[in-house]
Amino acid sequence: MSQDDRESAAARAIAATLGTLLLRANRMHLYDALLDGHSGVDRWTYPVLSGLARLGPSSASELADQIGLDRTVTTRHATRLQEAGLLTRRPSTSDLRATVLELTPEGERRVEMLRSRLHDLILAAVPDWPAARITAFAKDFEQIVNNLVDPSP
Amino acid sequence: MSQDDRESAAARAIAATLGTLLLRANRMHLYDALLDGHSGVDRWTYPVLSGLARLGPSSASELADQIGLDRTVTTRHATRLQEAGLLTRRPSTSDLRATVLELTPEGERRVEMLRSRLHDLILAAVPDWPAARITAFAKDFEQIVNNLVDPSP
DNA sequence: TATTGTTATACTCTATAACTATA
DNA sequence: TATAGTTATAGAGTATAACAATA
Repeated sequence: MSQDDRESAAARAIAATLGTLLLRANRMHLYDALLDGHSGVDRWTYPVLSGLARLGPSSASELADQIGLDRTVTTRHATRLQEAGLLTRRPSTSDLRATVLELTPEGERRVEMLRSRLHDLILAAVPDWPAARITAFAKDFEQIVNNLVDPSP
Repeated sequence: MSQDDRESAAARAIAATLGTLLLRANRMHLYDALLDGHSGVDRWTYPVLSGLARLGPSSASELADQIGLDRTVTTRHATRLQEAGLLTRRPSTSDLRATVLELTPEGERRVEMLRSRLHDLILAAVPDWPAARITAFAKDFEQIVNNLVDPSP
């Protein structure tokens, strides 16, 4: 088998695995495993909560750009998280049109719990890998995904 | 840094990348890049087309199980693919209740084109990797995804 | 004139319920 | 009695349009 053939076969295998991961049923399963029991957070509000944690206090428009959702959807999901006590709204001091979304202490705790659970799920999925293999995979995974979702530059 | 710390940091990195990949906007971008110009196939009918190619001629119920969608949804998407000339329905000879879904020659060609395009997208995302690195990643990716979407056994 | 937050509206996907036919 | 295919219905998310307020 030539080098090109090996590359090609591996690319096909990656394509198949990617297909598996993106399959709706499998995505749902993953979200369910992660979010089970966390009231107020579901597969739709989770990206808002998680994005806000990543971005820090910010406006709905900024957050919407960050997570790739429309402003109108973001503000509605934010309302649900607010009703669950996980974030607050306050007027911006620098721009009177804007509202600043910010996690509550309870929201921060929830994000930390979810991060921890996802972390554990991932470690459980690589039970017998040496640390070096996990590290190498993490690096390769990051590079390939970044190139896939944002080709060019 | 201890081995546990390195594992932990790598797991967090994997979690972050996974989050990026599953983010709706990025999934949509990927589907758009893959399906652009392929009339009759969109992000909803694609799993049906692709699943049928994987499974071979089969009933809507079998196909629904395979791709994790409800029968009623599967049959409706199949109708769209049928209207686009990519699959046919014929009565099963062994079970008079069942209808067999089967790709048309045009459907087979379409699947092959889409596979080829995804294959190219992936190779383009690992431009300077040696074949061994691609192969190793493919193997690790498959294992981790299988463990994530179907823990236990 | 453009942007922010929000609400109203329309569109689409998905699942549950229900119907018919067959096992 | 259970299962296959299908259609009707309802529930939910998303985006476009439109509103008032501010830049």
